Amino acid sequence: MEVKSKQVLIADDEPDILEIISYNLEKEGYKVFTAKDGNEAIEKARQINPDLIILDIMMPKKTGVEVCKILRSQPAFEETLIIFLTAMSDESSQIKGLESGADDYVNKPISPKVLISRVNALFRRVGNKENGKTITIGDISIDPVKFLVTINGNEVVLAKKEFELTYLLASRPGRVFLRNEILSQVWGNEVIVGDRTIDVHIRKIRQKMGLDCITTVKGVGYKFEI
Amino acid sequence: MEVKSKQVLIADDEPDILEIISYNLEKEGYKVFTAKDGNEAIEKARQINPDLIILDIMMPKKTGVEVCKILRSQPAFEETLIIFLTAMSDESSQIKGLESGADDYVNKPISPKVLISRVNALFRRVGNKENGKTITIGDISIDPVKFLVTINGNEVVLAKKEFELTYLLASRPGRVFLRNEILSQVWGNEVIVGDRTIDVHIRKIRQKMGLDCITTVKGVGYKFEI
DNA sequence: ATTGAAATTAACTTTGTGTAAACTTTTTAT
DNA sequence: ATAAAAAGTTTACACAAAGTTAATTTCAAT
Repeated sequence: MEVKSKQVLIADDEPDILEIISYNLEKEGYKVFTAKDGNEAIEKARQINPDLIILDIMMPKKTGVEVCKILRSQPAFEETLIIFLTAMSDESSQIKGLESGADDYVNKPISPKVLISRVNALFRRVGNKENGKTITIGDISIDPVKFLVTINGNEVVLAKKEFELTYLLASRPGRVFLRNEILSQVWGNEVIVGDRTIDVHIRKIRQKMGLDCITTVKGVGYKFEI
Repeated sequence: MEVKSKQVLIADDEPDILEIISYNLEKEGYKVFTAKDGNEAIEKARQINPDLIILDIMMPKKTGVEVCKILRSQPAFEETLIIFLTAMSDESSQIKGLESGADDYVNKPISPKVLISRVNALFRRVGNKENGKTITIGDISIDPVKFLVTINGNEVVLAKKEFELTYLLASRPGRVFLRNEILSQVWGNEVIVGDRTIDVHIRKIRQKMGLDCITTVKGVGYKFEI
């Protein structure tokens, strides 16, 4: 897991809408890209491989549904989140949208607040933590933007991997993360590291934090709890 | 493991809506339960521990948002899917809904087709995770995500095999599991262990739990009951 | 290039689960 | 009533899993 900000691609032919959405998502810390028709959407999606794609249904060149189908048929975009923007009343679009593999849709006219909530909810649901949100548990706070952990206001400086590991565990307090999960989330699927690598990092975190907020579940994994 | 149909609980004060949704979900193969107000929703949710709960926002006794918050605060319902039914225009409800921990919301008036698509999409998203559900029996709760058993809120820490065994037995309370079944489910088919191994684990569980919730059926096997 | 911090490995120690073995108690069948 | 079978109990120990430490490699910054 990189604690980098999530990348969002928005495709709509109305510049106003692009701007409103961009502004609001950027304010939330997302990295935003835009496209003004179906073809450009596909092109940019391939270039940047975003975490989320927001597609207007009615677009020149290719409709949102067509774009969705094309992307979904490629392995690289099987897991990518897709949200449609639809005209309020157009029920058949909604169904087509969901059946073509979208994850959600939002009705026009768009309310920025609703859209943001939806986007956050979607990331939460999928298990990718929503973007750069500070986690607070008891008197521990973990801020991925400042890359900083504070306990009772005292700053604890963690190295990158240490922070990412802490952030992952703390993202779902109490939940046990298997060693496999930790490896794939923090190190990535390709990377292969030795057996004791996780342990050494856990140790460093425990040392630096001073209090034992990471519990070992033998034979299973680790969990964060106060 | 058997492939049981997903259980859905619907809470709405309008009988017509309950009936329409029930009919359509049952046609899709879901097992449907209904509640006509907030309190009944909570009660039934605890009884049946459904996979998905559909909550009307405006209900007597307790609103959908209140129900959601109450359920979400309990370990057993942390992972349960929740969809809200909201009045089309009520934007603030939508936000409150998503922020109180819902996974999605659907606007009224309800289109059965749209709802079904949404429900299916939601299960599709979550389905591939395959993480077991929290089992709640009386005041015992067994959470495989946290790897934790709680009795009246008191945590009981079980070792891996102990937990797996407990979870298996509790997955069908009252049902007797043969020693063979237990061996193949918990230990796997290849592994061969001694005669007394199961007994020793059962003993440890009984000790740690403090109350005798595992009953021996001589010559047959073991069952979980309160 | 040089340095220092971070990440990883390797070697060793510690811990605790899981299992067997030996013995006791309870149940069932005759 | 007695024997046989099944399950309960207790103890001890092996071994795998995690902890620890130090040494080495990688990486970023200047």
